[in-house]
Parts: sequence; structure tokens; C-alpha cells
Amino acid sequence: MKREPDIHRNAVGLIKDVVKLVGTYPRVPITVDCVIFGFDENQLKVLLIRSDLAVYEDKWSLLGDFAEDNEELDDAAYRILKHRTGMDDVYLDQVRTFSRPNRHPGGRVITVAYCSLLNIQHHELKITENELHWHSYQSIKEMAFDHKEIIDTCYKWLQKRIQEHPLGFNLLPDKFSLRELQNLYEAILGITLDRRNFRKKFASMDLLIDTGEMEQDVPHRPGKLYKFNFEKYEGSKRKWIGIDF
Amino acid sequence: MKREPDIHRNAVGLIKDVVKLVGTYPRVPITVDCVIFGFDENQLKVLLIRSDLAVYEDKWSLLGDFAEDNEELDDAAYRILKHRTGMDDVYLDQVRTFSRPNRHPGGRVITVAYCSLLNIQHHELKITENELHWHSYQSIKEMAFDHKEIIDTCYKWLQKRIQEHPLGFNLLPDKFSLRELQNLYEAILGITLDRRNFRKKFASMDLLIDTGEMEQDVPHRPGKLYKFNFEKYEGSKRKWIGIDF
DNA sequence: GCAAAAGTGTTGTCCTTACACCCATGC
DNA sequence: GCATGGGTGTAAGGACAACACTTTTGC
Repeated sequence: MKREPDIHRNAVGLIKDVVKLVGTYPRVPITVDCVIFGFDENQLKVLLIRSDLAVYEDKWSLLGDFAEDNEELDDAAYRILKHRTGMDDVYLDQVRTFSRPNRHPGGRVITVAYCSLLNIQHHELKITENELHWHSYQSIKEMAFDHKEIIDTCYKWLQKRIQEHPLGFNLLPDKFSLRELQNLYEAILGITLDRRNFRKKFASMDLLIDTGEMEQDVPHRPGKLYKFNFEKYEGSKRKWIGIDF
Repeated sequence: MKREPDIHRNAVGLIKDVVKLVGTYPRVPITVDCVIFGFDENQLKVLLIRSDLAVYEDKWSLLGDFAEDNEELDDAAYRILKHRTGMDDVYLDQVRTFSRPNRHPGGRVITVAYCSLLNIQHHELKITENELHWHSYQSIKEMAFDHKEIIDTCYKWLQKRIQEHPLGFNLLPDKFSLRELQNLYEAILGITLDRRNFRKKFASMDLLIDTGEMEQDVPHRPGKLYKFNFEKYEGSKRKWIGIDF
């Protein structure tokens, strides 16, 4: 840290009044933006609202808010989720901080992006404010602020993360068929997968519980419904070692 | 965003004065902390200084500084590196933002952690200020602020990252032996690797250039010296697909 | 009975692992 | 000549990729 002339130091040159020290730092407004992914109609969806800024009229925006005084940013992200979706048991992870000086038209604002995954069926949107809506990720073009860049960063993060961690189940109902699971992976990774190899892969992991139930009301042979065995997974997290780039 | 009563809105309810809007946000001091890793004596090292706060007398601290007005945080991190090490061509990546309300004794300060890798031989430390020193990562215990947590987060990030990206070369001299490279991986991953398999792995990648030079002044058969082929790697970045958790 | 998706096994290839001996240099 | 680490090959096992047919249901 630079020496500030008005900061008192003790005999060995150490700063005693840390509150005063911090008072000399520039202060910046901090916001949290949540990229909330859902999965429906075999498409990856993102929850967006209309921007309420005139400069971004008709543009879509992430769900965000400023961080309150003394609020941890994780808590702010949960608060935003709770406020917008009514849910508080949602998967959430910090992804990255965006700080380009002119990213906000109202002056310098730093934002911390969080990625959240939620099951669209599990909650009813209260579409009372700002046209809260699910958008297909693929269809999202221009957005307010640098939110397109933020969404793209979170999407790449999700693509990588879903291959190494069992996140995807947060986007599906509690009970799901292998076909739904495969559709999810195919939609997020943007590839097609061999059905037999996909099923073998999950069978060999032995982390799916056969519920004994079957799909209902499908116009073809119904598939089995599974649950993800979170307990077993927690006990057996794999330590992956393998140089590969 | 919440409606602030003193923010002017236009006929359709959109906010016109965004500068005024941003003025209503709480403001927080932001710092950048750099976890600077080096590799020497077959150990992973971290560059630390003595804290200059009296409350942390005799504790070690990361290299950090507050972000200037309108300074992008990446730039702040490069500025800190340049100021402390004199180098400006250093590998640097944002890792995570830390925002626990009481993480700084002087009041609320949010910090963004950056991880940096540099070749210890390539620069001379100007140990004029605050006892700037390299510390073995393994020996680091208690630190000022939440800096131990930050270092541990960056270390885990590095362990993962080094397996998927050719970062490690930033910690080595331009020309290095396969033994040095293997020592680096073993030190960072905390495991031992089979020498033949390690060499075969890198041979099959075909990303090392044989310089034709050999080690000098070693008390055993000298090894070949290699350079990493950054050009070739840039053109062939692997797209990894494989569900595995 | 037909459309549509569920469910299932085998084979070849590639990657990873385990493992032992000779070679070049400094002292 | 001896100590130290450099340099190399092979065989077995495991994971992944490619591929086709039968089964069950709704209509």
C-alpha cells in the first residue's frame, strides 16, 4: 500500500488507524448480477428482465442489484434469487468480476457475476415486474450493459463445469429419464452423444437411483425415472489427476 | 433494481438519470491482491511482504493495493506486479472475489484475487520495501486478513489449471530439462509421477522444442534442454469433451 | 401395425499404468 | 569406478467410440 501522509504510523512505521486508512481508498459501487439458467423444451434458458434504464430501452438485462453495506456478495446473490424466483435452495456459484470502467453508463460500477441453475418446473415466475421471462440462450443477441459478455462467460463456465461436476441435475426435475439427462448435456455442450455410451457412462458411475417409476403419458415406450444420488457422490468425489492440454 | 423515490423516471417508467441512480448505490473500497507463485529449489513459492498494519504486526500479507478510480482490475493487478517485481510480461489471471464483511479490520473492503506465475530467475527482487520475500507455499501458516484463504484458493485453482493448460512453463526458465518440468508438476500437484510415463506424455503432445543444448554443471549425466512451443499450442487448443465426476 | 423412443453388448482403438536396464557425466 | 540422474520400450488393463437390433408403449 502507498504511504498516505495523513495516516498515522507508530514507532516502527506501522499503520495504527486502519479505519482511517480504509477511508482514504476510492470507493466503488458494487453490483451482483445473476445468470440464472433453466432447461425447458430441450433448450438452455436464461432468466432476464427488461432493463429499467431509458438508455437501454427495449434491451434485456440480467437480474442484478447493488450490494448492501456489509452484505457478503454470495448473500446478495441469494437475496436476488429469492426476491425474483421465490426460491432459496438454488445452486449458485461465483463466476467472475467485471470491472471495465465504462461498462455502466451511470459511471463506474463493478459487478460480480454469479451463475445459478434452477429447475423451471419447480417455481412459478412472478411476472409482475419488468417482464421477467425465460429466453433461449441461443436466441440472446444484444443486451444492456456488458451483460452479453457476462452471459457468455457463464455459459462457457457451465459447459466446463457440467462435465466435471454433477450440476446438471439442478436443472432437471427430481425424477428424470436418461433421455432428459442426455438432452440436457447435448443442449449445453452443443454436441450429440451416442445414447448407448451415454447410458453406459452413467451406469458405470453408479450415481443414479432407479425410482421404480416410469414416464407417464409419452407417445412411445416410457423410460425409467431416476434420481441423482447426492449422498453417495458427496462421499466419493473423484480426485482427478491427468495432464491434458 | 429497487425504485428509489428521488430517481426521475420518464413517461414509461424508465430511469433517465443513470448517473444519479448510480450515486444512490452504496460504495465500497476495492482492492486487488496478487498471489504471485514462483518455483525454486523444487518448491512452489509465494511472494509476500510484511503487513504494514499494526494489528497484523509480524504477519505476512499478499501484494495488494486499492483499485484507482476508473482502473480496470486487471490493470490494477498488472500495476501491482510491475511495481513490485519490475516485470510486465507476467502470466496473470483473475481467480475470485472475496467479500466477507469483516475480512478487513479497517471496515468493509472487497478484494479481487489474482493469480500470477513468474520465473524467479528472471527478475531481481527489490527487497527495499516491507521485506518482500519468497516463501515456500507449504510453510505458510497464519497470515494477515483472509490472505491464507486467498492463497489456498489460488493454489487449488493452480493445481487444476496446470493440468489443463500449459501454465507451468511460466514458472520455469525459457529452457528447461524434463526433470525440472516433472519436479514442477510433482511439487504443485503434491504427487510423484512416473518418469518414463511423464516423458512419454510430453513427447506425444509434441509441444516441446529440443533446443539442442544440454544442462551444464550438473553432477550427473546432463539432460536436454527444451522450450515450450507456444505458437503450436495456440493453434491447436484442445476442445475437451468428457463427462467425468 | 406403425411410429417413436427405450433398452441393450461387442469390438477395436487409444490412453494410462506399471515396471527394469543401460548410458553419460562429475568426482 | 562409483554415484547420480538421463534416457528408453513393452505389456496389460481400462476407458472410450463406433455400431444395430429388439422391445414397449400410444395411437
